Amino acid sequence: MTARPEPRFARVASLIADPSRARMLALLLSGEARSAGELAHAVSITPQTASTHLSQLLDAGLVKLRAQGRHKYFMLADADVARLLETLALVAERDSVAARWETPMYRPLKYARTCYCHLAGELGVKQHLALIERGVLVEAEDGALALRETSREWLQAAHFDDAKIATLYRESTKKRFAYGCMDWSMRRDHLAGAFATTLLEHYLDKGWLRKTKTQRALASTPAGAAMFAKLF
Amino acid sequence: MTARPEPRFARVASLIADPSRARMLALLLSGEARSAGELAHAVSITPQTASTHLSQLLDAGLVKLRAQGRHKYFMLADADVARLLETLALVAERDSVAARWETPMYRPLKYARTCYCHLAGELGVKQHLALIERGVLVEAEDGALALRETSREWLQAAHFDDAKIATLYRESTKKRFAYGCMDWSMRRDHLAGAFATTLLEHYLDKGWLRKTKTQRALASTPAGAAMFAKLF
DNA sequence: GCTATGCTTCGATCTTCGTCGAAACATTCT
DNA sequence: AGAATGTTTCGACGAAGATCGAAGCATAGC
Repeated sequence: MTARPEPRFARVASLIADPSRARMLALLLSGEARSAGELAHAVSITPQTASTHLSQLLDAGLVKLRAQGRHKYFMLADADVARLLETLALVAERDSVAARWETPMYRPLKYARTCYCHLAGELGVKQHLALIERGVLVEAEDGALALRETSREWLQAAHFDDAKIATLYRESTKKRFAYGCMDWSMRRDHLAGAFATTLLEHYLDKGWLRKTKTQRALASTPAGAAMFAKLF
Repeated sequence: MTARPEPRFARVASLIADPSRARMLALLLSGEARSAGELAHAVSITPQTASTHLSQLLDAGLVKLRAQGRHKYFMLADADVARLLETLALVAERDSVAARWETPMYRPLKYARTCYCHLAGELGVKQHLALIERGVLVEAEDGALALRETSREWLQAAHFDDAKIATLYRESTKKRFAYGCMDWSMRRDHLAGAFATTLLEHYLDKGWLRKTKTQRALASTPAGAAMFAKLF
């Protein structure tokens, strides 16, 4: 009778539905690449089982693969997948969000964490807001965010050297250079895209942020705190 | 050892993963309320089965319920759930998106459709862009979109009467009055929120848009086409 | 009250799929 | 070449859960 589009998203959901796969995907949300064995160990399953899971995720395009010798490194396929996982978490956690984020265990995660390869949490949202408010990034007609000529000042204030700045301007014409990504702890956008990735790497490089023992949490150093107060 | 947060989103994903539940959710994406029996029939399962499914969705907060006599009407819990489903679809369909949307069957869906209770598709994206570009909506400091005093002109041009306009301004202080929602066919934001819902109802009222036989597709009438050309 | 209709609970069945042991395959190192 | 390590394939087992028939509740209308 009526052509009812069999929802293809059920397949994707079923891939995320399995606890082992979900845990692997959650690990990969940090943006780092992990080998099959690492992932298996991290979620407490045998390598065989992990292998089947990973090949399924690969087939569905949720993860991508970089083979290196006898190792296979997996990462999330792209930022859309990361966005999907964060959106899923937003819905899954919303009842308990307010309470949960204030517990000591989650506090650092709320302040700053990695989402895919960029900065999320309070600091990530603040960054997103500040860059738009100060006109460092402007929304182009296609919804993406772009650098302006005057953005150079901010980049210099953030201690980027001239070579790096030139590179950024060159990359800024590419698709998905910078755009908003929903933050599930803040329910607001934070900054995503290649530019966001570069910024995060830069902050880590300069020692303004450091990774913590907790999977995805980031802490700002004293120098970083001072810097961020100026920049955001 | 390390406190690894068992990903709660796996539970949500598993709820969407079942084909029957997924089809029901897809139906509810139109924003309309459907009774349990209707849903059962629409996805070709018995009422008993549908009942168990719906109670699970209810428990998880994916749908909400309005009981009316011996009928129970279900709808998506809120716009976050709609956003989740659209994000899921974005990832699920992305390989075939470009091709798929151009097939005759999907063409009307791409032009305009309902997403939860608001307008999506090309027309929805155009509306979002136009309202921001013309300054009818401005982004507040918390990321939400708000009306301005000068927005009254646009509302009048859209044939809203003074009483309705007053109501809109009163509502505009509420949370989630207007904000962006990712559109999976356009990969851009369209307008969501209470304001977007009102606009869509208004367009249908005025006969500028009409529902089609296809589930969620909307078609614009000649009068509507002329109107939208002016407004967007 | 009784009957019809819509929804839910219970029990049983059947399918799907995650899991691991065993063995194979691939790559690197000596 | 041979050993060690990382990953994959195969087969079997077992648990989870989707489904439906039958019976039970609840509401609306007579």
